[in-house]
Amino acid sequence: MPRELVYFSPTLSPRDYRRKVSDIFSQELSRQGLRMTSQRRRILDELMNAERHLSEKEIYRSLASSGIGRTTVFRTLKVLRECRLVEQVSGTDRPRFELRWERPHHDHLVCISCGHIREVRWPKLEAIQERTCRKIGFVPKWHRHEIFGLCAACSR
Amino acid sequence: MPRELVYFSPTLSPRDYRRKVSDIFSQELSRQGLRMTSQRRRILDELMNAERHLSEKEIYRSLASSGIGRTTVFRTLKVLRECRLVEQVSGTDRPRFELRWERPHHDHLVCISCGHIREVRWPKLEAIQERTCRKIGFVPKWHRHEIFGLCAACSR
DNA sequence: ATGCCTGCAAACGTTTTGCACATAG
DNA sequence: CTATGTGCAAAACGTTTGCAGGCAT
Repeated sequence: MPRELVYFSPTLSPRDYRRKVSDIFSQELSRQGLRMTSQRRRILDELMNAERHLSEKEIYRSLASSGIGRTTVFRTLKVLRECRLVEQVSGTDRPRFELRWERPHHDHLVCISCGHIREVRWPKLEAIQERTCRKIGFVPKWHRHEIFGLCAACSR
Repeated sequence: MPRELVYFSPTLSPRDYRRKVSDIFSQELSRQGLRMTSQRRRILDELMNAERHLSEKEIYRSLASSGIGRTTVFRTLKVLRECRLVEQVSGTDRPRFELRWERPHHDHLVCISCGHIREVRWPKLEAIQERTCRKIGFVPKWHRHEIFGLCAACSR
């Protein structure tokens, strides 16, 4: 069973933040009898250094030159999802992968013109959701909330 | 450019409802210089008669016996999406297709155990979304809101 | 040393495309 | 009649799996 989702304090420095996420990955792996490898480390780094949410293809293209195979990217993303460190979200086109340990949960505004993804936090929405789910006996595990449209720049 | 999304009054009888959706499809097609065919009619019928949201595979399996090819199902679903009559949503496994003209917009509670999809209407959520989007200049076109978890039956 | 991990290639399932024929308008 | 639509087969992708060798522990 995966550990509980815990958020970092925003006071963590970028360096410490990366170290911490890396440590959690190692711990999760050994807890499951799995091993930390250079490939897994690199794929996680790639996700941590990215500005946007990456697709499998983008990760592969960045790392292929260092000899990492496509299969490994797929398999590592699967492991990261099982560790609840990464979440799969649906972009305009292909699935994309997002680190869950970065910031509190947020939803996405996806621009259908330029592809830009903006993150929004909606605590009020989350509260309403939780209440409704409780009322009808649905036990929510995670959710995906994406609004597609035109960003401010593209709508002019 | 696609027409605006309009909802039917719930007082429409099932028969009239079907006729109306069909008519809208024909109009949309001719507006774009495309043609209504028996295959397209059947695929739309299949979606209108379904209880659940169907996948491409399910539609194909139902209609293959009447000689409709897989390619045609894919192409018709694409046309239906472009006409804004059908929306593609992500099930637990494969993409599923949902008629947009059936009822007011709703969100989905997807059970990760039995796969059941329950629909919820959240006008309050929609209002909050709209307000936020307006504030930051984002023009929303459509959205996808799916909560994954355990339905009442499976959570016991 | 053992057992998990990796990369390759091959298998698989889904979606798209090229082409000749059919058909709606 | 003409341009669009259809079905087939093949191609093109995305993703998974089997296997021989590599490496973390």
